[in-house]
Amino acid sequence: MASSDRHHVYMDYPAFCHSQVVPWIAEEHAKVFPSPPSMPECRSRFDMFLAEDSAWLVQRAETATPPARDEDLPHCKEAGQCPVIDSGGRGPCPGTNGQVDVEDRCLEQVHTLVVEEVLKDIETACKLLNIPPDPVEWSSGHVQKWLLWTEHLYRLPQVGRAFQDLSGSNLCVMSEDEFRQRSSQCGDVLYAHLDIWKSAAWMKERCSPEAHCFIGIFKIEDSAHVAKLWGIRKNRPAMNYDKLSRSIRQYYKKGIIKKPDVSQRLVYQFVHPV
DNA sequence: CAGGAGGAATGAC
DNA sequence: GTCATTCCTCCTG
Repeated sequence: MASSDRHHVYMDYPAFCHSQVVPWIAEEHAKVFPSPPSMPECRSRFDMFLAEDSAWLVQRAETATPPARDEDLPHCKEAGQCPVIDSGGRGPCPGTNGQVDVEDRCLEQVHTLVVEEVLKDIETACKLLNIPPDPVEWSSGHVQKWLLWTEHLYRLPQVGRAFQDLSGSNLCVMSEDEFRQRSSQCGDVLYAHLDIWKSAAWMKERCSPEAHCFIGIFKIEDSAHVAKLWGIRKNRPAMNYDKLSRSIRQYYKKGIIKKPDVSQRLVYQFVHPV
């Protein structure tokens, strides 16, 4: 397989796998992951990890050059000890000492990876809508544009009036419950999508080219939840973990994802890009 | 029973 | 033609 082909993932991503290059790819991507699947190509890889509340765990098993906050990450001493980032803080991570602050930092790192997948989509949306990429900078008009765009893209009911007169900064401090109170139909979904935008903005600020050659072992903490999120992202309500895992396995022969040397349930590993 | 592996059909692009 | 999804069977722990 040609190396160029090898890093192109087509799992939709408009997400995980944007357009054709996915999961996850673009200029920003190139800044972070300069080599394929660097952003455009890399993007696909992380598309799957669109767990807006991080139902999975992701570990940076190794980095060519540690990122700025790498010292905050727990490292696996062996393949079977992946730090687990649980969604909603439902329990300590296996393989860690369970310290909450460490988990929180893990969560941040997961978000960083997750967001890579959608950076290009966000860029495209920003250009089309003429809005800033960082939701905090949005005016109430920008918020309405974003709502219309998201509703259209994901076929959600129109709820713009429920968020009338809210600026981006107002939106960003709202909890998921507050989103639900304003829209019982799709408040949770909008909250999840806004979270992705916020994470993308965060990432743009903090990511550096040193993230280059990263590979990662990740563990899916809540397979049903991850599948649900993936289904939301792909607009596939019938998505389940069986289907999601089949998609993941399609990447085996492409040399993009593999099972770690010490195989464990729900644990996968990105193949180190050549 | 849940997860892993992979074949085959299907539809979108 | 490629890719992701869907459905399926079989295997494993």
